[in-house]
Parts: sequence; structure tokens; C-alpha cells
Amino acid sequence: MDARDEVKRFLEAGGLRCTPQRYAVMAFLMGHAGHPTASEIFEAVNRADPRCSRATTYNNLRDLVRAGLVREVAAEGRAARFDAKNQRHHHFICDHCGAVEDLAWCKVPRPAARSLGGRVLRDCELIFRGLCARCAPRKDSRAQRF
Amino acid sequence: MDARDEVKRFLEAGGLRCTPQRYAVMAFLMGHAGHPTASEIFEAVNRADPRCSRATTYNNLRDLVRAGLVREVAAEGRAARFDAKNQRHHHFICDHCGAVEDLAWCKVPRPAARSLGGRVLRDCELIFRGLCARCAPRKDSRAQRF
DNA sequence: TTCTCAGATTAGATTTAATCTAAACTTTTC
DNA sequence: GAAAAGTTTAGATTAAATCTAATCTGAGAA
Repeated sequence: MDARDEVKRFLEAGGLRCTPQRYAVMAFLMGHAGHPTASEIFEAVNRADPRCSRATTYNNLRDLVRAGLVREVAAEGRAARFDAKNQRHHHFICDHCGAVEDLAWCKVPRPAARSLGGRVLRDCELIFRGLCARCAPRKDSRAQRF
Repeated sequence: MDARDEVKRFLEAGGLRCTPQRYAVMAFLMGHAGHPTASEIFEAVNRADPRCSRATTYNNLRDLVRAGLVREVAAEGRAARFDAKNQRHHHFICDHCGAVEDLAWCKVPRPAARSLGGRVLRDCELIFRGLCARCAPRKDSRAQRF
């Protein structure tokens, strides 16, 4: 099946109309391994269609996050970063260079019922922090690695 | 021992001088159950000492986060929120009203060594999302609670 | 006790990121 | 085809955070 169809079905699964602007944002995120800012997404989408507005990109990102199709990661710096939730994973953020990297999913424990009280869980988000492979001291150094 | 001494030792444990402004920020967070924004912290601290500067509050929050004494939570809205890390806990953020609540700590699994690669872990952050006790449908409703 | 120096603060200006606005456009439904 | 609802637009505006260069403060050395 066509990648274009996949994006369209993904949007409609989230209850959103597949407008050209939404398609462009979603396609960019689904085809992008990194965690771009709203500005980076807007610039990419606006390069393809110069009429595309910054407010539209922000509106669409908001709608996509709300629909559960995109996740917002607050990493280093002021701007929010985004990635498509097409595969479950966790994030790792480097203390030194600020890089945001995907980590394979590992099951997250549910809080105890007593602790949860009357709340209704919908999702969880687990972020690990430390030093990335490039910023960590070399394996043979004396630094602890746990 | 005096609460004032506790705050001072907490700051010095993090390698930070105990200036009156830092003390004020830390004391506010340690005595505050909620998750205030930088602006709310500044207003509280500035009310006590009108010479205290907004930039100082921001600088000190940055230093406290970097020293591992305070945690930054990206909740609803644009402003970052903060809490003191005097006790390990997780957070819960309500989808509806945006409230940030503390949840008792539960142990977080370490990612598999294969998944971790050359990274060095320092910390983790687990956030649950859903509906808080006030926004969730009543217990007797048909709504699923998991 | 005084001096030096490094760390910290100041107060308002400035920048960055995100939102607002009101009109216009587009798509869906009747 | 018309109406209504959802969406987009482009630049203005707002909110949050940072910058600046001078000044202050406190710790350590002499």
C-alpha cells in the first residue's frame, strides 16, 4: 500500500480531515527519524508549499498531539519537539548536547491502585536522561556506566 | 533541625552557594505542594523582596535544575513548571484540566543493554496522562477505567 | 582587616516561540 | 446549489525566557 494512503488512514483514524497541510506535516514526521521543532516542520512544509502558514502548522501539530498521532517532547531549549507515534518507543535526552534519541519500548509499570485513586489513565511517557554515546566517556575510562 | 538549615544544606549538597535569592526560590518550592511556573515563583519571591529580579529567578531555576535539586515539568500551556526533588515521585497530568499531580514512586525498568548502547543513564522521568479524579467520569459510569 | 576575584544579581530591553485575528477558503452535508 | 462547519491565511500580538553591562556580594588570601 502506498505511503500516502498510510498517512491518510493514520489521520482519519485519529478523527481528523486529511487536508493537504495536515498531510504534509504528518508525512514529514513519519518520514523523519529525528525530533524537529515546530519551526523546522513549518520551514520544511512551507518550502514545499509557500502558501502554507505558520499558524496552520502550529494548529495542526496541536490537533495531531490531541488526536494521539504525534507526541511532543520537551527537550533542551525553549521550543517543543515532535515525533510521530507510529511505533511505541521511549526517549533519551543527552544532558550534554541535548540530543533526543529514540529508545526501544520497555513495559512501564502501572501505578498502584491506591496511588492512582480516582484517576483514569490513558497514556504514559518515559524519558531517560544521561549522556549519549557521543558524549559519554569512552568504554575504557574509569567513569561509571550505570 | 531548622527548616532553614535543611534548605541551606540541600543547596550546598548540589554545589550551589546559598544566596538569599536561591534560598527564597528553594524554600518556596520545598514548602509548596504544587507545580508553579517560573512567573509564579518570581512573583512570590519578589513579594517578599521587591529587589529580587526576574532574571535571577530564571537563572536560579536553571541552576537548581542542572544541580538536580529541582525538576522541570512540561505540562499544559507554554510555561515550564517546577517542583523540588526532595522525594522521588512520578507525575500525572490531566488531559482535561491540565492539573499536574504527584504520584507515588514506582520502580522504572532499565532499558535493555542492547537498546541502551553506549549511553550512560543518569535519571528517568515518568509521566502518566489521563483524567484526574475531578475530571474522570464517576465510578458508576460506563466509562473504562484503564 | 582589607583587598581581590569569582560568582551572582540587577532592571529593563530584547529575542524567541507560540498564539490571535477576522476574513476568506474548502469540504461535507442537506 | 446552498449552508454550515472546519480549516487556512499572513501578519500582528502576546507570553515566556534571555540578554546586557554594570554593580553587588561573599569567600579566600594576604
